[in-house]
Amino acid sequence: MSEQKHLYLVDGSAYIFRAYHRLPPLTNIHGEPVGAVYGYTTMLWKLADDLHQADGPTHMAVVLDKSSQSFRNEIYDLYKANRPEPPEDLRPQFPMIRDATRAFSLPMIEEDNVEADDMIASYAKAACAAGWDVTIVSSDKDLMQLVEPCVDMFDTMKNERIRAEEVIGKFGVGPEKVGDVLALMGDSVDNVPGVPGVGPKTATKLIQEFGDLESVLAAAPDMKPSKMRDNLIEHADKARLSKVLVTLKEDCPLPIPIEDMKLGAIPEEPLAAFLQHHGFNSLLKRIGQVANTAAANKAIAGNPKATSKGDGAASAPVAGKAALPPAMPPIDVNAYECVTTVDRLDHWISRAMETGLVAFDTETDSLEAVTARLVGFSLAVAPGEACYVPLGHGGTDLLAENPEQIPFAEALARLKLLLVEPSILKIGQNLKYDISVLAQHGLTIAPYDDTMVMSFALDAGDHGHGMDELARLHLGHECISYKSVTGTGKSQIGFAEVPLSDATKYAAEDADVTLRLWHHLKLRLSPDKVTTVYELVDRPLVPVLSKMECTGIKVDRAVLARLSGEFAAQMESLEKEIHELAGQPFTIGSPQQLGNILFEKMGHKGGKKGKSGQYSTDVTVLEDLAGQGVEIARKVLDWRQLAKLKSTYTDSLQEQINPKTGRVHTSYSLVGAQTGRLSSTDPNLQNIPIRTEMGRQIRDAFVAEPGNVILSADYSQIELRLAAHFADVAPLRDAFEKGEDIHARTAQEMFGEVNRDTRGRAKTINFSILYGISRWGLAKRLESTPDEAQALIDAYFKRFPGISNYIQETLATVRECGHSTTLFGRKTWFPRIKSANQAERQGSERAAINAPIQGTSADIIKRAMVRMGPALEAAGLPHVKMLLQVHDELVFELPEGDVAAASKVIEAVMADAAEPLVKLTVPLGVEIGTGTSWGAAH
DNA sequence: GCACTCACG
DNA sequence: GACGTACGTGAGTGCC
Repeated sequence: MSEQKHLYLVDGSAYIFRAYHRLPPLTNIHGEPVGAVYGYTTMLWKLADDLHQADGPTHMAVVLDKSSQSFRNEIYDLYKANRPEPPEDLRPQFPMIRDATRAFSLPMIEEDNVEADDMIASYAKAACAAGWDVTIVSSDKDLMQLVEPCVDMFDTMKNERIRAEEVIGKFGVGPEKVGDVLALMGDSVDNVPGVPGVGPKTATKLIQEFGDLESVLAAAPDMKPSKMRDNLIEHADKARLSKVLVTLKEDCPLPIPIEDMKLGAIPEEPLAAFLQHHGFNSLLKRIGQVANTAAANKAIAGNPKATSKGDGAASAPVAGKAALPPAMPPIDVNAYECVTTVDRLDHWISRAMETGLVAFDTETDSLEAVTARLVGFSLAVAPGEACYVPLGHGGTDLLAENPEQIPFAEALARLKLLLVEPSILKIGQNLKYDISVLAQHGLTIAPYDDTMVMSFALDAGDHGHGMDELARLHLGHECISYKSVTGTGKSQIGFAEVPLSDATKYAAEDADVTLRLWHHLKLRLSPDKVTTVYELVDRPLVPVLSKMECTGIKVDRAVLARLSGEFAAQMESLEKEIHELAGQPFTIGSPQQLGNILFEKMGHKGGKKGKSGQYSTDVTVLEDLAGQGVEIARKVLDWRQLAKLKSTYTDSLQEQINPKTGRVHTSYSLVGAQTGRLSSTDPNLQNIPIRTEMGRQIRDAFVAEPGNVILSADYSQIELRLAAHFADVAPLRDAFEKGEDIHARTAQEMFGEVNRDTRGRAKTINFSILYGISRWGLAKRLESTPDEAQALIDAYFKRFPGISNYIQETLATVRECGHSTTLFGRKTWFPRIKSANQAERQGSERAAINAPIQGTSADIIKRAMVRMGPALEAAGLPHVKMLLQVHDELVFELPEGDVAAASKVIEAVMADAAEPLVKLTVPLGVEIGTGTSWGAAH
């Protein structure tokens, strides 16, 4: 029996607005407004209940607007500009709509840069093309354009089907003309201009008479003179723009294939937990009575675990009690206190003593923590209960008396008590910054939690971890933007100049939001099984990184200045030669101009590329030309290398030397790389040149203080070792065990002999594996053909079947769970792993193959970094300073006399970093070098 | 603000 | 049958 498939697309965003206005202002048992959520929940219930009914859904998904911005704003910046802010008691219901959707275990579509209507259009088209029926659950007039024989709409509130007939009833024209009518009449709510004076009636009449918008506009001059005629002529462009705005995008990439939207029995959990949380008791009672909930199915099957055994103390989590964050009052920025007396500050600190929790945030006048001046701090002791303590507003002299502020030293003394108080948990969003700022005043923080780091442990790969984004996502709250407080551009003021009333709203909101986020995130750590990676890897790294950043690394300006001069001289002479070869002067740094010179003026071969229609002039293209003996190509390559080195390194690095410390202080991000790696910015010290001799010289500028040396310790081939472990490849493990050259061993295994050529090819193949190999990619790198590359891949997998198994198993798990996992339990989410778009999907697959390996490597070196300080301290080496981390390398500065002892400790900590959490089947090799500079230490 | 290019592991 | 093809980053430049 082949069932006609029927996809229901629920227009969630539109529904909640309607439900909000139609339903009474209900609140749940926590006093939160939930009217719209309740309406939405009952609607989903009703829809899901129609499974297997005639014309009921076999597949279902909810489509939501992700943000208020879409590509339409790029076309017309006033689009939806008139939209009033949603009412205060509706806003917190937006994230609950997501909770409700998840509670029903329904797929949820939310895409950036397009509106829900566009996704609905694209899905409707795709399902229709596959021969399915589609029902759009909405009554939005814009969506009526989509109605066709295989697509109808369903208005749940009026319980009414909308087919072509109903569309004609409403618009007087068929669905295919609805866009033209809408374009003429405009839409004041969405700020679609339309033609002034033309409303629904006139628009319909015109389209009925002339057929479509362009015909109406074309016919306008011949109409009898009237205001309408003039308007049609004058505002023709507005009408055309309106047509573009109301036309739905039907070719959006589909993040979830329609087949995956199959509607089955709704699992009892998490639905029951959701209903219970809100106290939707009448619905809760119906679980189990409804044919389509899993509970009912279980009851029929007689599930032995359905009833609790009574004492459950040591048993698995109890169904129906899935943790949900506590109810919180709506955010009210007018309720925050500006603390200007010691008495009031003491009050807040004593409140923190009572609750044992305080969210904390510092305000400064700079993003650079090492030099930032402390301007104030905010505290939140409970949701909605927050304050701001200004310290440095309205003046730059820290010691100056300011009657409106608590004296700096006095406030800091009290803050110190709070921050070190062991019974109070301090919660921050990106606490590394606050720790670094406060370190200037000798303050430390313990114990602590960091909501940004928690979010990363939970949701890496799924979304960003900035506070504004998390607040939007988890709290449905739009934070006051920093820019709205300080202004932008030329007129931007420092936070110290912000009036106290504005500063209080902004700063206290940050603390309040951070506390609320903590309640959401903390609960998820354990059920989501990321406690280990959060508690033992990422969280303890926060103060370690802060210390490294504050320490910085000494950079010898003279070395950089000399290199800058040399590079400039070489560039100048190259530039002359290049212009001569080209026969004209041009900007070598402009790929556009260079492309035109090379491929049009000089007539070299090399095709266009990319959407921009520009010639590609990247290194592969130029190398290719150089190989053919094109002199200018080689010179451009040399010029480019010099330009890069000079601008990115020798010039700008000099500017980054902190005048107070004479050192460069990078900033590490714990959440910068989805795999769990760190990233480094301002400046990026993880990409200092090393591969070419010219670039390498830059490392000579990174030096030790007199009497000290630089020590560099790096893991040798750590990712390949981990691959050998993951895939359990005996010959590779054996080679690592014996300390052999791994690429040579691979060559031996694959080709039966080791020489320069086979070792080189084996090395390329080894790395390809880590990145998710493709025959074309390998062919390109080996300069061979895809067929030959495929033969090598086959040979590799045949010789090392474990690798092939690892790849298949990893992909199967990621497809099933949505995320990859490292040996330490770090997750990376791959929301596009099932994308219907092939390139997108395959990209996710390659990343997913790589993530456990790259991520485990990151976990291991992070563990080493966390243990390094205490280990050195315990060995009586307090003067050894850890300065940099470059993914598989740690850089230290230490007294010359400590080298031997420190090397031992560093080697041991790094080599044993996985223990005892993880037992590897390969040893971790560590190589150590020392010298007066980073360059010399390699 | 985006595309391109290129520095690193 | 065409398409585009290695994983993860950050920064400087030209150009719209």
